[in-house]
Amino acid sequence: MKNETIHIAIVEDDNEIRQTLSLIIDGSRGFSCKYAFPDGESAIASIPTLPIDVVLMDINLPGKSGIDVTRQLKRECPELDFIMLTVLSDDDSIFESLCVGASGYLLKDTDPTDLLVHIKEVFDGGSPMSSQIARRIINSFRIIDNPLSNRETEVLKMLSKGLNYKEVAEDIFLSPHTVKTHIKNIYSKLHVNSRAEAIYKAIKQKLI
Amino acid sequence: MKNETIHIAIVEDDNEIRQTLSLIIDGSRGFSCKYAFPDGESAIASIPTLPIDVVLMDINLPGKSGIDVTRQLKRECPELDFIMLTVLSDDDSIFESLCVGASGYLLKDTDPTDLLVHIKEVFDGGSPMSSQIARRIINSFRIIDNPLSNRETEVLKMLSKGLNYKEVAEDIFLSPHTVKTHIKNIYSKLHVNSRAEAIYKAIKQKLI
DNA sequence: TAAAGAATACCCCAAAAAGGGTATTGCAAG
DNA sequence: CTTGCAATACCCTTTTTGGGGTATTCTTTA
Repeated sequence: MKNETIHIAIVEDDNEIRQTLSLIIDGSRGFSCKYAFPDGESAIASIPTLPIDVVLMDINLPGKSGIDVTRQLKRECPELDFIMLTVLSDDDSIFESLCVGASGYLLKDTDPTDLLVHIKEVFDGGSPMSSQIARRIINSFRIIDNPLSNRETEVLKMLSKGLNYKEVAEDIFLSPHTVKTHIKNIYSKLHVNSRAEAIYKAIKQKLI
Repeated sequence: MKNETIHIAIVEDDNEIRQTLSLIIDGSRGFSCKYAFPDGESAIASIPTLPIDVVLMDINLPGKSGIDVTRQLKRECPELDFIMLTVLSDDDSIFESLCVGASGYLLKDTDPTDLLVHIKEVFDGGSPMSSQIARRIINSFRIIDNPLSNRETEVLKMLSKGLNYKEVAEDIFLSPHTVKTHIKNIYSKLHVNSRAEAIYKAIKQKLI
């Protein structure tokens, strides 16, 4: 738990929201908000040079979207935390935002106390999110179905590490012929006809 | 928001915790808990046949771990929701649990009211979790670094679909020689020396 | 403006993969 | 108790890959 003042920048096109947020944050003990941008372009130009910790980013910016801006800025400033601002809690783009590097999101009508709590959570290394969004995210981790036998999965994993027939065979004490047979069966089960495609499909389907 | 009674099963080896939880839940309006198991084996044998919605699963079971039990049961009953029980909020295995199909987790000392709230959240399609765990999960989505040029990425994606030199070359109107050069450069940048390994690494690093 | 990287193209050759077979053993589910 | 699948093993042939080079053109950036 860090105790320094948290320095915040806001990127939000709506003048009223931007100024209100800015005032609320800057007026709170332990929080400072000296920078606010009405569009992505100006944010991209300035933020990399500013001494800030957290950026509040509107998702629906005019022109370059908040997601694109975040992607770009996160590349330049990996240490910087981004919290997305949105009006809709089930907005599809929240999911995308998290993928491009945002650390959390807040609804624009979040009450000021919660707002500050969430900013602090992000600053302290957390990622506040609703349980609905959390579920959507963890669902993307799940395995769908596995047609491969244990041996086949084992072999495929080794192939993905770059081993060839002979090396796999040596590692699991089999004849290279057997390894080849397994691979042929893997191809047939996954409906592919090359190593490359087999590995691609297997990873996408979380088989390996 | 569903309004039916939520039917719950518990898998927990500690007799006292199991009975206490069971009593608390079963005694609450809208919640029913008629089944409790002291180990994974009995849970695996019975749960698929029971009319339940949510399973509370201890992570640290004797013998087969709660994670393994969850993996296996989730395969058989994909509709069933699993909530992991743990003593430590930053337990490494929480992350793993979510990957094998758990929908959330609870600390064993969670107070009864919160316990029921969290179960209901899961039942309603959410995944309550601390912002720390959430951060670890979303971090696994991020791109670390991309050494590949646009052309190289394009070629690698095509390789992952199973295309060979010639096919890639035809698709993007290049000489097969050029495609080969690109592939050689991809290998050198990713420090691999086969297609299989290149695709594996690229996917793991979210380059394709 | 020089240097670096991206994109393009070609050569040779040895090693590996892929596709086509066949066949035995053992176990598990019907 | 037999049918099916997993796991094991081998043969032959053609196609593809990967490693080693070299070279030109065009941006982009230091």
